Amino acid sequence: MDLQVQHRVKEMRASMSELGVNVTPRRAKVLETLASTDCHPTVNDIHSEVRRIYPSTSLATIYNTIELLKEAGQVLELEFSGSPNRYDGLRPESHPHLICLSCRSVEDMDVFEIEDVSLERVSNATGYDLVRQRTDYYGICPVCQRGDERSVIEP
Amino acid sequence: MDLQVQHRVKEMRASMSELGVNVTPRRAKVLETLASTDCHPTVNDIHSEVRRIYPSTSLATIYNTIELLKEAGQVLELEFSGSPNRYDGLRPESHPHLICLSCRSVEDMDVFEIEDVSLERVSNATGYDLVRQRTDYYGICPVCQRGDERSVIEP
DNA sequence: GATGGTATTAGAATGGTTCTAATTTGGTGG
DNA sequence: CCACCAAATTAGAACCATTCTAATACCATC
Repeated sequence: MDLQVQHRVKEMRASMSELGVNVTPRRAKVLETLASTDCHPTVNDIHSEVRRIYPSTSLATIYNTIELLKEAGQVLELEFSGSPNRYDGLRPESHPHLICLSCRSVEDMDVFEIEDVSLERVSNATGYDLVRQRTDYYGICPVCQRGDERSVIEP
Repeated sequence: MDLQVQHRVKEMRASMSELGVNVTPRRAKVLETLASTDCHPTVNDIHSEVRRIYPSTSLATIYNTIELLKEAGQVLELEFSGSPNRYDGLRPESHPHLICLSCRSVEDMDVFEIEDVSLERVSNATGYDLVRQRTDYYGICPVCQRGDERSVIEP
C-alpha cells in the first residue's frame, strides 16, 4: 500500500476510534479503498473491491461503514437522485468537483485562482448555522468531447 | 395571478413553444405553480397544486412537464438522493442555495459581495465543456435554530 | 466452555423516479 | 357530423439506490 494511502487510512482510523468505533478488517478495507482512489467510487465500487478480499461482505456493511465515516467527518458524500452517490475519502472537507454528464466521471477541481467563499462569511450574512457546502460544475469532460459525441445523459 | 408571475409564465410558454412543445392547460398550471413560489417545490407539491384545478392529473404529467421544461432550460433541478428533488422555476439559471438540514427548506442565496466563478473561466482552465454549476450551503436555518433543537437529518 | 455485546448478513421494505401500455383528447380533412 | 391521427394523459408496474429488520456469526471476557 502506498505511503500516502497508509497515512490517510491512519487518519481515518484515528478519527473513528475517537468516536468509539471499532475498525474491523472489513471496515479497514473500506477505508483503504476510499483512500486509494480519487475516482469518487460508488457504494457498489467499494463493495466489489472489499469483496475481492472478503467475498462474503454484504452491501449493508459498506453503507454502515460509510455512515460511520460520515459521522467521523472522514468522507464526503456527493448525492445524485438518478444515479448512485459518489464518495470522496481523500478530501472529506467541502471542495468543488467537475462532473461529466456523458461518462459520469467525477473529479476534484483543483482550486487555483478561485477564491472560495468561506462558510463563515455566508453564515454571518444569512443567519444560517452552516456546516458544509457543495459546488459542482457539470459538463462534458475532455475525453468525451473527443469520443464520438454520445448523447448527454441527464443530469 | 400576480403580474410578475404572469410575465414569468409567458417566458416559459414562449420557450416551450420554440421547442415545438404544446402548452396544454395542465402543463400551463405546472408552469404557473413553478412561477408562483420561491419555495422550491417538490414534484408532489406541484402535483397537489395542479390537482386543485384538474383533479385527475397524474404524477406522470408533472414529471413529463418538468422534463420538457428542463429541455427548454426553464427550470432548475436540485437533486437529492434521500429526499425528493426540488425545482426552481423562477430562476432557471445556476445560482446558489441555502438548504436547511433540519426542516429541509431550500432558499435562494442572494449574491451580494460574492463573486461567482464564471463557467467560462472554469471551462477554460479545465478543458470541460460546462453547461451549469451547482452551489449549495448546508446548515440550520434561523427558524430551526430558535425552535427546540430538533435532530439534524442527514444529509 | 458460557455469556453478552458488536458486527455482519440476506433479504425485505421504502420511496422517488421512470417506463409502459392503454385510453382520452383535440384538431383536420373528408 | 364523423373518422382518423397524433399528441397528451393516465394508472400502475418496474426500477434501483438506500434503509431497515431480524437472524446469525464473531470475539473478547469471565
